[in-house]
Amino acid sequence: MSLPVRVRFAPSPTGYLHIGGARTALFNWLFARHHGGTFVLRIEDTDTARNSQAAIDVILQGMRWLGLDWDEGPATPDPDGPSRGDRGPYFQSRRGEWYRRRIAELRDRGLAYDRDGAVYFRMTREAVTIPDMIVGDVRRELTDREQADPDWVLVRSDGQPVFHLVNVVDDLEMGITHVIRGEDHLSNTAKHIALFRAFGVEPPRYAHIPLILNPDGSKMSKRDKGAVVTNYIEDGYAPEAVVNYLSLLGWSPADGKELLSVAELVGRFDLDRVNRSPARFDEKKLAALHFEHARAMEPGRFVEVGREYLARAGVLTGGHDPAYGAAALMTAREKGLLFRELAAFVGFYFKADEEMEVPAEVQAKALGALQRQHLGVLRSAYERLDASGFTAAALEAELKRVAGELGVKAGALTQPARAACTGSLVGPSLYHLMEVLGPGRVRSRMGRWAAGDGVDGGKPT
RNA sequence: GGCGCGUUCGUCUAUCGGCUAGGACAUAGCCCUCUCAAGGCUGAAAGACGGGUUCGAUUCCCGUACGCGCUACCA
Repeated sequence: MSLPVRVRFAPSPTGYLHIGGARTALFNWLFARHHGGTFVLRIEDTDTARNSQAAIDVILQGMRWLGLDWDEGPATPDPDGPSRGDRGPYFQSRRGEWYRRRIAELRDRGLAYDRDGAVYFRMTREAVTIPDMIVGDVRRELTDREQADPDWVLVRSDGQPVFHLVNVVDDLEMGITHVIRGEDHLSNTAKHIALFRAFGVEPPRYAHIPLILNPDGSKMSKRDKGAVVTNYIEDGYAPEAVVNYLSLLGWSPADGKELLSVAELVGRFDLDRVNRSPARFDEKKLAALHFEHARAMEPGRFVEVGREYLARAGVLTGGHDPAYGAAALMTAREKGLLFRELAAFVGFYFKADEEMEVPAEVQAKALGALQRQHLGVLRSAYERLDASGFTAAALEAELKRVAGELGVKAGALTQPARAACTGSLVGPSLYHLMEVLGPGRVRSRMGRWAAGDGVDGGKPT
């Protein structure tokens, strides 16, 4: 590993970024970052009919969301747009000249020939040994078909070069030193090695990583749950959690630590600890890692991301003091929710008091006649707290004092209070939520339901 | 069919011949508790099968079974 490391991720723009592809990209990226190498993104936009700029953008967005920045590659989805790096073009559709030149080279040297309008490669007739950094030396014997005719198509009769050719030429021209890719390419690697040799160069080092399977062991396709990166963005997973989870599929750190930041992953990741067996996708474990990462998020970022997802869900926070919004969001940080679930959990903070709705089943459980009387007593007690005393600790102490006076358990007061303040029976810590809401909102919301406190009469509207 | 890769708790994994087989998620019970979570404690749970090699195999070799991949003028 004396040469500077150059690795690449070469997705085909199919309209989505597959989770397996994301994991391949991640392993390449981690390897590059760990070794101080270069990570190249190149787009294999061969199928012009299917590859729109929108499809390319899905990949770029997914990569950016995961934090997998590329040192060389396109800056925009436009194949003719700007890019970084001097080994481009980074779109296959703009590399036709490379392939033409290489095909001519092979033909001149008698290693390729025409048959039925296509160009064929004169493949070696012997078994090929594939040295793999993960699987070890793999000796690939010829299959029965290859025994009959080992040659294979380089350029189709319509003039399009096939994957094996473009892949090898691209890696060669771009100076790729390590090819880290899915194990589904292992068998094909014999062809690639033969091609590199035909061009008179040593092939790069190969590392075939095990595939990601569905929970039932079948191969993941784009229709399978959890297969598409865009879904994780929409569901509101923390990207660092997705990265952490994917890193653990087929790899594990020597110290056994599982909850790892991106920086920790970069420090620990290497190919020698990648295992050889396929892994099944487990959404529960991903979710567990998300909760850990969300909890560990720096508050400012948690609030920023939270706001974004609230906005997506139509919860408007703009009319409120930013500090209020931040405090509101922070009461949900410990709750282990996906960002998408935040809107339902903290939406009540941002509703006007008059717009608060309490569903019938919540009323039935928490706002019966007796409970509303209790609520009235509690509300009166809270009236007596001055504004600076409206803290979670004081609200809790006062509620418990009132409960003692009434001879009921705390729960007899907390649930009516929660229902009146939030319209729900589940939510953030009641005392903290009331502190954030503040005396005005708490009094008003409780007032709509409180009975017998002599203040508002307590008749709901 | 041929070629290749794989096989440790339900799942992800640790183990580089000595293991009472460890951890995490999930799961069961208990504790804590204002709801939901979280947290704490405890528990159940694994080496596909059969042969070798070895004083000793989860670890090495062979076979079988099963799973997956490749076998295209798809990528």
